[in-house]
Amino acid sequence: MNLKEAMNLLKDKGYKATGKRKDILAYFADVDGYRTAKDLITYLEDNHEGISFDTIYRNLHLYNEMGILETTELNGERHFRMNCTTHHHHHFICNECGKTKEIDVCPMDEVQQTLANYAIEGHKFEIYGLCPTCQSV
Amino acid sequence: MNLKEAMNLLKDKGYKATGKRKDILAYFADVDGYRTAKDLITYLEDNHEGISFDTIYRNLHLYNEMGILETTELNGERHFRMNCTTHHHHHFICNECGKTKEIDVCPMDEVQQTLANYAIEGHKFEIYGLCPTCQSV
DNA sequence: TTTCTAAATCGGAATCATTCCTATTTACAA
DNA sequence: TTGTAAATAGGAATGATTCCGATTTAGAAA
Repeated sequence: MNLKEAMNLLKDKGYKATGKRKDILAYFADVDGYRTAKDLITYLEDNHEGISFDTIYRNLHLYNEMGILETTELNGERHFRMNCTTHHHHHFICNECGKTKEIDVCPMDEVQQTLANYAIEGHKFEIYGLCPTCQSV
Repeated sequence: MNLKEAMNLLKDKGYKATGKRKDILAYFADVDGYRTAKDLITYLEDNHEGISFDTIYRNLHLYNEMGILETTELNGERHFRMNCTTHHHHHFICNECGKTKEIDVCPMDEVQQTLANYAIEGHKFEIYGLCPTCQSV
Protein backbone atom coordinates (compact mmCIF):
# COMPACT_ATOMS: atom_id res chain seq x y z
CA MET A 1 0.00 0.00 0.00
CA ASN A 2 1.41 3.38 -0.94
CA LEU A 3 0.56 6.91 0.14
CA LYS A 4 -1.78 7.70 -2.77
CA GLU A 5 -3.74 4.46 -2.46
CA ALA A 6 -4.21 5.02 1.24
CA MET A 7 -5.42 8.61 0.80
CA ASN A 8 -7.91 7.52 -1.84
CA LEU A 9 -9.20 4.76 0.39
CA LEU A 10 -9.67 7.33 3.13
CA LYS A 11 -11.70 9.66 0.92
CA ASP A 12 -13.74 6.83 -0.60
CA LYS A 13 -14.85 5.80 2.85
CA GLY A 14 -15.93 9.35 3.62
CA TYR A 15 -13.20 10.25 6.08
CA LYS A 16 -11.78 13.75 6.02
CA ALA A 17 -8.32 14.21 4.60
CA THR A 18 -6.60 16.35 7.18
CA GLY A 19 -2.99 17.45 7.05
CA LYS A 20 -2.19 15.27 10.03
CA ARG A 21 -3.69 12.21 8.41
CA LYS A 22 -1.64 12.80 5.29
CA ASP A 23 1.55 13.22 7.28
CA ILE A 24 0.93 10.07 9.30
CA LEU A 25 0.58 8.09 6.11
CA ALA A 26 3.60 9.81 4.58
CA TYR A 27 5.63 8.77 7.62
CA PHE A 28 4.76 5.11 7.36
CA ALA A 29 5.08 5.10 3.59
CA ASP A 30 8.62 6.33 4.05
CA VAL A 31 10.06 4.38 6.98
CA ASP A 32 9.17 0.86 5.91
CA GLY A 33 9.31 -0.92 9.24
CA TYR A 34 7.52 -1.22 12.58
CA ARG A 35 7.18 2.03 14.49
CA THR A 36 5.51 3.08 17.76
CA ALA A 37 3.03 5.87 18.50
CA LYS A 38 5.93 7.67 20.18
CA ASP A 39 8.08 7.46 17.06
CA LEU A 40 5.23 8.93 15.10
CA ILE A 41 4.62 11.79 17.52
CA THR A 42 8.29 12.70 17.51
CA TYR A 43 8.15 12.94 13.75
CA LEU A 44 4.88 14.88 13.61
CA GLU A 45 5.77 17.44 16.25
CA ASP A 46 8.07 19.25 13.81
CA ASN A 47 5.17 20.33 11.65
CA HIS A 48 2.28 19.99 14.06
CA GLU A 49 3.16 21.51 17.39
CA GLY A 50 0.84 20.43 20.16
CA ILE A 51 -0.56 17.39 18.37
CA SER A 52 -2.37 15.24 20.90
CA PHE A 53 -2.03 11.56 21.75
CA ASP A 54 -5.68 11.19 21.04
CA THR A 55 -5.19 12.14 17.40
CA ILE A 56 -2.26 9.77 17.03
CA TYR A 57 -3.97 6.74 18.53
CA ARG A 58 -7.35 7.43 16.95
CA ASN A 59 -5.80 7.51 13.51
CA LEU A 60 -3.48 4.58 14.08
CA HIS A 61 -6.46 2.46 15.06
CA LEU A 62 -8.52 3.78 12.18
CA TYR A 63 -5.79 2.93 9.68
CA ASN A 64 -5.39 -0.46 11.24
CA GLU A 65 -9.10 -1.23 10.97
CA MET A 66 -9.07 -0.04 7.36
CA GLY A 67 -6.19 -2.36 6.56
CA ILE A 68 -3.80 0.46 5.75
CA LEU A 69 -1.54 -0.34 8.69
CA GLU A 70 -0.73 -3.67 10.26
CA THR A 71 0.31 -4.04 13.86
CA THR A 72 2.26 -6.17 16.29
CA GLU A 73 3.26 -5.97 19.91
CA LEU A 74 6.96 -5.77 20.77
CA ASN A 75 8.28 -5.32 24.32
CA GLY A 76 4.92 -4.22 25.61
CA GLU A 77 4.51 -1.53 23.00
CA ARG A 78 2.26 -1.57 19.99
CA HIS A 79 4.10 -1.16 16.70
CA PHE A 80 2.66 -0.26 13.31
CA ARG A 81 3.80 -0.54 9.72
CA MET A 82 2.35 -0.01 6.25
CA ASN A 83 0.34 -3.06 5.26
CA CYS A 84 1.70 -5.15 2.45
CA THR A 85 -1.54 -6.28 0.91
CA THR A 86 -0.07 -8.42 -1.84
CA HIS A 87 -0.26 -11.88 -0.28
CA HIS A 88 -0.15 -13.70 3.03
CA HIS A 89 3.29 -13.72 4.56
CA HIS A 90 5.21 -13.14 7.78
CA HIS A 91 8.10 -10.95 8.87
CA PHE A 92 11.59 -10.94 10.14
CA ILE A 93 11.73 -7.85 12.39
CA CYS A 94 15.00 -6.11 13.23
CA ASN A 95 15.28 -5.53 16.97
CA GLU A 96 17.41 -2.46 16.33
CA CYS A 97 15.82 -0.49 13.51
CA GLY A 98 12.39 -2.12 13.24
CA LYS A 99 12.73 -2.77 9.54
CA THR A 100 11.20 -5.95 8.22
CA LYS A 101 11.86 -8.63 5.67
CA GLU A 102 9.15 -10.74 4.18
CA ILE A 103 9.10 -14.43 5.00
CA ASP A 104 6.99 -16.46 2.62
CA VAL A 105 7.02 -19.59 4.73
CA CYS A 106 3.76 -20.11 6.57
CA PRO A 107 3.54 -23.09 8.91
CA MET A 108 -0.25 -23.15 9.11
CA ASP A 109 -0.73 -25.76 6.39
CA GLU A 110 1.22 -28.35 8.35
CA VAL A 111 -0.71 -27.57 11.50
CA GLN A 112 -4.32 -27.98 10.35
CA GLN A 113 -4.67 -31.69 11.06
CA THR A 114 -3.18 -31.39 14.55
CA LEU A 115 -5.90 -28.90 15.42
CA ALA A 116 -8.87 -30.65 13.91
CA ASN A 117 -11.31 -29.78 16.69
CA TYR A 118 -9.93 -26.35 17.39
CA ALA A 119 -11.44 -23.15 15.97
CA ILE A 120 -8.48 -21.22 14.65
CA GLU A 121 -8.97 -17.47 14.77
CA GLY A 122 -5.48 -16.24 14.05
CA HIS A 123 -1.80 -16.93 14.17
CA LYS A 124 1.48 -15.13 14.53
CA PHE A 125 4.87 -16.08 13.16
CA GLU A 126 7.64 -13.57 13.65
CA ILE A 127 11.39 -13.82 13.64
CA TYR A 128 13.46 -11.35 15.64
CA GLY A 129 17.11 -10.39 15.33
CA LEU A 130 19.47 -7.98 13.63
CA CYS A 131 19.33 -7.10 9.96
CA PRO A 132 22.61 -7.02 7.97
CA THR A 133 22.86 -3.23 8.31
CA CYS A 134 22.43 -3.18 12.07
CA GLN A 135 24.95 -5.99 12.61
CA SER A 136 27.76 -3.95 11.12
CA VAL A 137 27.29 -0.90 13.33
CA MET B 1 8.10 -29.00 35.05
CA ASN B 2 6.04 -29.92 38.09
CA LEU B 3 5.67 -28.36 41.53
CA LYS B 4 8.27 -30.49 43.27
CA GLU B 5 10.93 -30.00 40.60
CA ALA B 6 10.40 -26.26 40.69
CA MET B 7 10.67 -26.06 44.48
CA ASN B 8 13.87 -28.08 44.43
CA LEU B 9 15.34 -25.86 41.76
CA LEU B 10 14.49 -22.86 43.91
CA LYS B 11 16.26 -24.28 46.97
CA ASP B 12 19.25 -25.47 44.98
CA LYS B 13 19.83 -21.96 43.74
CA GLY B 14 19.71 -20.61 47.27
CA TYR B 15 16.37 -18.87 47.11
CA LYS B 16 14.14 -18.94 50.15
CA ALA B 17 11.08 -21.14 49.99
CA THR B 18 8.32 -18.87 51.21
CA GLY B 19 4.67 -19.80 51.41
CA LYS B 20 3.84 -17.34 48.68
CA ARG B 21 6.42 -18.81 46.34
CA LYS B 22 5.01 -22.28 46.90
CA ASP B 23 1.49 -21.12 46.24
CA ILE B 24 2.47 -19.32 43.06
CA LEU B 25 4.03 -22.50 41.73
CA ALA B 26 1.07 -24.55 42.89
CA TYR B 27 -1.22 -22.23 40.96
CA PHE B 28 0.64 -22.60 37.69
CA ALA B 29 1.17 -26.32 38.17
CA ASP B 30 -2.57 -26.66 38.45
CA VAL B 31 -4.05 -24.38 35.79
CA ASP B 32 -2.01 -25.51 32.78
CA GLY B 33 -2.40 -22.48 30.53
CA TYR B 34 -1.38 -18.86 30.16
CA ARG B 35 -2.36 -16.62 33.06
CA THR B 36 -1.80 -12.97 33.97
CA ALA B 37 -0.39 -11.37 37.11
CA LYS B 38 -3.95 -10.32 37.87
CA ASP B 39 -5.24 -13.88 37.64
CA LEU B 40 -2.52 -14.92 40.04
CA ILE B 41 -3.25 -12.17 42.56
CA THR B 42 -6.94 -13.01 42.56
CA TYR B 43 -6.05 -16.58 43.41
CA LEU B 44 -3.48 -15.72 46.06
CA GLU B 45 -5.58 -13.15 47.89
CA ASP B 46 -7.68 -15.90 49.45
CA ASN B 47 -4.79 -17.17 51.51
CA HIS B 48 -2.51 -14.14 51.51
CA GLU B 49 -4.48 -11.03 52.25
CA GLY B 50 -2.65 -7.86 51.30
CA ILE B 51 -0.11 -9.53 49.03
CA SER B 52 1.62 -6.84 47.00
CA PHE B 53 2.11 -6.45 43.27
CA ASP B 54 5.80 -6.25 43.89
CA THR B 55 5.86 -9.78 45.25
CA ILE B 56 3.84 -11.09 42.33
CA TYR B 57 5.93 -9.51 39.62
CA ARG B 58 9.26 -10.11 41.33
CA ASN B 59 8.55 -13.81 41.56
CA LEU B 60 7.03 -14.12 38.11
CA HIS B 61 10.19 -12.63 36.66
CA LEU B 62 12.40 -14.76 38.85
CA TYR B 63 10.61 -17.92 37.76
CA ASN B 64 10.80 -16.82 34.17
CA GLU B 65 14.56 -16.24 34.38
CA MET B 66 15.00 -19.61 36.06
CA GLY B 67 13.09 -21.31 33.26
CA ILE B 68 10.26 -22.43 35.52
CA LEU B 69 7.73 -20.25 33.77
CA GLU B 70 7.51 -19.22 30.14
CA THR B 71 5.85 -16.07 28.98
CA THR B 72 4.06 -14.41 26.10
CA GLU B 73 2.25 -11.16 25.49
CA LEU B 74 -1.45 -11.25 24.67
CA ASN B 75 -3.61 -8.13 24.25
CA GLY B 76 -1.03 -5.93 25.90
CA GLU B 77 -0.77 -8.09 28.96
CA ARG B 78 2.02 -10.41 29.93
CA HIS B 79 0.90 -14.01 30.39
CA PHE B 80 2.75 -16.83 32.12
CA ARG B 81 2.56 -20.61 32.13
CA MET B 82 4.54 -23.54 33.50
CA ASN B 83 7.45 -24.25 31.23
CA CYS B 84 7.38 -27.49 29.31
CA THR B 85 11.08 -28.22 29.26
CA THR B 86 10.92 -31.39 27.26
CA HIS B 87 11.68 -30.15 23.77
CA HIS B 88 11.31 -27.17 21.47
CA HIS B 89 7.74 -26.58 20.40
CA HIS B 90 5.04 -23.94 20.01
CA HIS B 91 1.52 -23.47 21.26
CA PHE B 92 -2.06 -23.13 20.26
CA ILE B 93 -3.53 -20.75 22.85
CA CYS B 94 -7.24 -20.63 23.63
CA ASN B 95 -8.52 -17.05 23.54
CA GLU B 96 -11.17 -17.94 26.06
CA CYS B 97 -9.57 -20.05 28.79
CA GLY B 98 -5.88 -19.55 28.07
CA LYS B 99 -5.17 -23.26 27.92
CA THR B 100 -2.59 -24.43 25.45
CA LYS B 101 -1.90 -27.29 23.11
CA GLU B 102 1.56 -28.22 21.94
CA ILE B 103 2.38 -27.75 18.30
CA ASP B 104 5.44 -29.66 17.21
CA VAL B 105 5.76 -27.93 13.86
CA CYS B 106 8.53 -25.35 13.85
CA PRO B 107 9.00 -23.34 10.67
CA MET B 108 12.50 -22.14 11.46
CA ASP B 109 14.28 -24.85 9.46
CA GLU B 110 12.67 -23.72 6.24
CA VAL B 111 13.54 -20.12 6.93
CA GLN B 112 17.29 -20.31 7.53
CA GLN B 113 18.44 -19.85 3.96
CA THR B 114 16.14 -16.87 3.36
CA LEU B 115 17.82 -15.10 6.25
CA ALA B 116 21.43 -15.92 5.47
CA ASN B 117 22.83 -12.52 6.45
CA TYR B 118 20.46 -11.91 9.32
CA ALA B 119 21.39 -12.58 12.95
CA ILE B 120 18.41 -14.47 14.34
CA GLU B 121 17.85 -13.88 18.04
CA GLY B 122 14.44 -15.39 18.54
CA HIS B 123 11.13 -16.30 17.01
CA LYS B 124 7.51 -16.66 17.92
CA PHE B 125 4.91 -18.95 16.44
CA GLU B 126 1.55 -18.99 18.13
CA ILE B 127 -1.92 -20.00 17.02
CA TYR B 128 -4.96 -18.40 18.59
CA GLY B 129 -8.56 -19.55 18.72
CA LEU B 130 -11.02 -21.57 20.74
CA CYS B 131 -10.29 -24.99 22.18
CA PRO B 132 -12.92 -27.74 21.81
CA THR B 133 -14.23 -27.14 25.32
CA CYS B 134 -14.71 -23.41 24.89
CA GLN B 135 -16.44 -23.81 21.52
CA SER B 136 -19.29 -25.78 23.04
CA VAL B 137 -20.15 -23.24 25.73
C1' DT C 1 -18.08 32.42 -1.32
C1' DT C 2 -20.32 31.77 2.90
C1' DT C 3 -22.61 28.90 6.07
C1' DC C 4 -23.43 24.79 8.56
C1' DT C 5 -22.51 20.52 10.81
C1' DA C 6 -20.54 16.28 11.72
C1' DA C 7 -15.96 14.86 12.06
C1' DA C 8 -11.54 15.75 13.87
C1' DT C 9 -8.60 17.62 17.22
C1' DC C 10 -6.82 19.48 21.67
C1' DG C 11 -5.59 19.35 26.38
C1' DG C 12 -5.54 17.12 30.10
C1' DA C 13 -7.40 13.79 33.26
C1' DA C 14 -8.15 8.78 33.92
C1' DT C 15 -6.86 4.04 33.49
C1' DC C 16 -4.23 -0.03 33.58
C1' DA C 17 -0.21 -2.89 33.80
C1' DT C 18 4.08 -2.74 35.60
C1' DT C 19 8.14 -0.95 38.17
C1' DC C 20 10.39 1.36 41.83
C1' DC C 21 11.41 2.74 46.67
C1' DT C 22 11.78 2.47 51.67
C1' DA C 23 10.62 0.48 55.86
C1' DT C 24 9.47 -3.81 57.88
C1' DT C 25 9.29 -8.76 58.25
C1' DT C 26 11.00 -13.42 57.72
C1' DA C 27 13.61 -17.77 56.29
C1' DC C 28 17.20 -20.10 57.50
C1' DA C 29 22.27 -20.46 58.48
C1' DA C 30 25.40 -20.13 62.26
C1' DT D 1 18.30 -18.31 69.79
C1' DT D 2 20.19 -14.89 67.14
C1' DG D 3 21.89 -12.30 63.13
C1' DT D 4 21.48 -11.07 58.52
C1' DA D 5 20.53 -11.07 53.85
C1' DA D 6 16.50 -11.97 51.29
C1' DA D 7 11.67 -11.26 50.79
C1' DT D 8 7.62 -8.58 51.35
C1' DA D 9 4.16 -4.65 52.06
C1' DG D 10 2.35 -0.51 50.88
C1' DG D 11 2.14 2.94 48.18
C1' DA D 12 4.10 6.20 44.93
C1' DA D 13 5.96 6.60 40.16
C1' DT D 14 6.07 5.43 35.38
C1' DG D 15 4.75 4.74 30.70
C1' DA D 16 1.57 3.44 27.23
C1' DT D 17 -2.96 4.03 26.07
C1' DT D 18 -7.80 5.58 26.51
C1' DC D 19 -11.37 8.72 27.64
C1' DC D 20 -13.94 13.08 27.73
C1' DG D 21 -15.69 17.83 27.31
C1' DA D 22 -14.67 21.88 24.78
C1' DT D 23 -12.98 23.79 20.49
C1' DT D 24 -11.68 23.77 15.68
C1' DT D 25 -12.08 22.47 10.89
C1' DA D 26 -12.95 19.89 6.29
C1' DG D 27 -15.93 19.73 3.04
C1' DA D 28 -20.90 19.49 1.67
C1' DA D 29 -24.75 22.46 0.75
C1' DA D 30 -26.75 26.87 0.00
